[in-house]
Amino acid sequence: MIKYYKIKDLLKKNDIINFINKIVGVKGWILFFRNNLFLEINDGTTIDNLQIIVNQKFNDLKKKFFPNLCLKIIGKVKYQKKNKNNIEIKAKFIKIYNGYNKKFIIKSILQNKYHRLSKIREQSYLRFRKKIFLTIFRIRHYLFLEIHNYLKKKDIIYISTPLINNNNAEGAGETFQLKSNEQGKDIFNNKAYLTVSGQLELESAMYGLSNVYSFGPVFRADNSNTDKHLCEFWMLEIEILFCKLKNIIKLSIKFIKYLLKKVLINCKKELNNLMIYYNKYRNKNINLLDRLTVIIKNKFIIKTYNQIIILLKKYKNNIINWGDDIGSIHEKILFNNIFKKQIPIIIYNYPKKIKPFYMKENKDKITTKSFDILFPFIGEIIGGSEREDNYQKLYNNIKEKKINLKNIKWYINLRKLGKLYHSGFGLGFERLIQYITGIKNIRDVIPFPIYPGYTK
RNA sequence: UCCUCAAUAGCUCAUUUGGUAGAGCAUCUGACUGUUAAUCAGAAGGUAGCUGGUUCGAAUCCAGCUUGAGGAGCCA
Repeated sequence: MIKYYKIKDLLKKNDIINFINKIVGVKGWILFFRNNLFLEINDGTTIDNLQIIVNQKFNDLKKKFFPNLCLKIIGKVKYQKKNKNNIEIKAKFIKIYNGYNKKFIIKSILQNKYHRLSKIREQSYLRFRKKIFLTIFRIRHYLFLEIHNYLKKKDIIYISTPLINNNNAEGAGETFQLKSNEQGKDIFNNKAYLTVSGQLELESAMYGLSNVYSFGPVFRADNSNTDKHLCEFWMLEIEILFCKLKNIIKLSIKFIKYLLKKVLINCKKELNNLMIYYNKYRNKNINLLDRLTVIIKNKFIIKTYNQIIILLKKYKNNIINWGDDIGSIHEKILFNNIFKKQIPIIIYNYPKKIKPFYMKENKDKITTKSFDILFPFIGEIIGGSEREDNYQKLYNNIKEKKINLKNIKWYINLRKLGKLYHSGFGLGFERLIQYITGIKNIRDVIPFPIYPGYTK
């Protein structure tokens, strides 16, 4: 009985000895066929390829070989010092999986050629076979698991918050409104939207469970056509009871450093592969390992909004006014001209008028206990705050911002449980992946990107 | 959504002011048992994004549309 192996398992350095001279089976698709002898195959379980030796016995079959043809191969494992994986398989039996359309494959993005990422996006349903996406989605998967791991260690409880709700008033961009069915009939007896954030619901869970998080897709109907925005993206949100601004900032720094450290240690092969890609095809030297190390090893820059405004005005007087939001031009100046360091900048105590209603105000009554973490090259990755715990102040904010009270009455009612100070933040998952992988467009770090006009 | 730029073979790109469309790789045919995106010889491949206009003549100039890239705004 032939045992079939995943390529990942066959290439495990420590296990090679156990495989030598054994007959094994593998299933995968062709990447290269060279010198009428060497077949390189992959099965998606690793970014490394396995080399198969195909001798004259298969001369008729070889004529059919082309990249992306799927094969079943049975053969003898041989030790080969010259090969970078140190093993190869001498084929004894080869079966082609039929039903393929060669013309379709070689005219698609699966053709063995360099394609721009924007070109690949035109046929994004095929891109999971491209090595670069094999790499990106492995890192994404790894990061996803590590987020849950870290929060489990910290005893923070996972809460799934609803994807459909009736509050569009959170102040986080435009919402998608739902029709209950094709006829436009409404079974909710109220307007329903795709959620822009799970935070409000998460806070109600926090009042019972103390430390909670939610991690899932959120939806924004903004018509923003940039490389840093999606209509559907993943957000991690954390709410911690009895936690002041200072401590939520500390937690977010620790969290980020933990994640990047884990990726640096455990995704080295993937990161190296990405660097080779940039070097070979883009003529760019992006050192992803340094990028991560710099964040892990350095203290983040931390300044108040007021301090940042003074620094910006000192750099160029009319570039910003107190009360303005910090835009991408300002971010670039901060990183390149003012601090001259590519390490994250934390800005806290933003003015009340540019932040949402739920953020707790400072004693000066014009700023809030809020913070953002800006990453070099990417911009805002985390936004958070201490939450307003005073019922009356929350009520006033809602009136001031002209938000419909009816649908979020339940939210301010939570404050009737007592003035319990608490804080939280949201992390843009895709943006973090962008920083780690160096991928320029956010549409290339999510498996199925949804953005304005994507249905075309 | 606004501003700027671009769209030529399956892919990456040439085509110097308007005058019959070019290369490398991929493909096809052949050669090749130690290659690492193998190499060598030959062949085929195009209504220049779409629609209209100017002109004897448009890939090239003009207008509109579509798509993409860069930047801005909104934000994560």
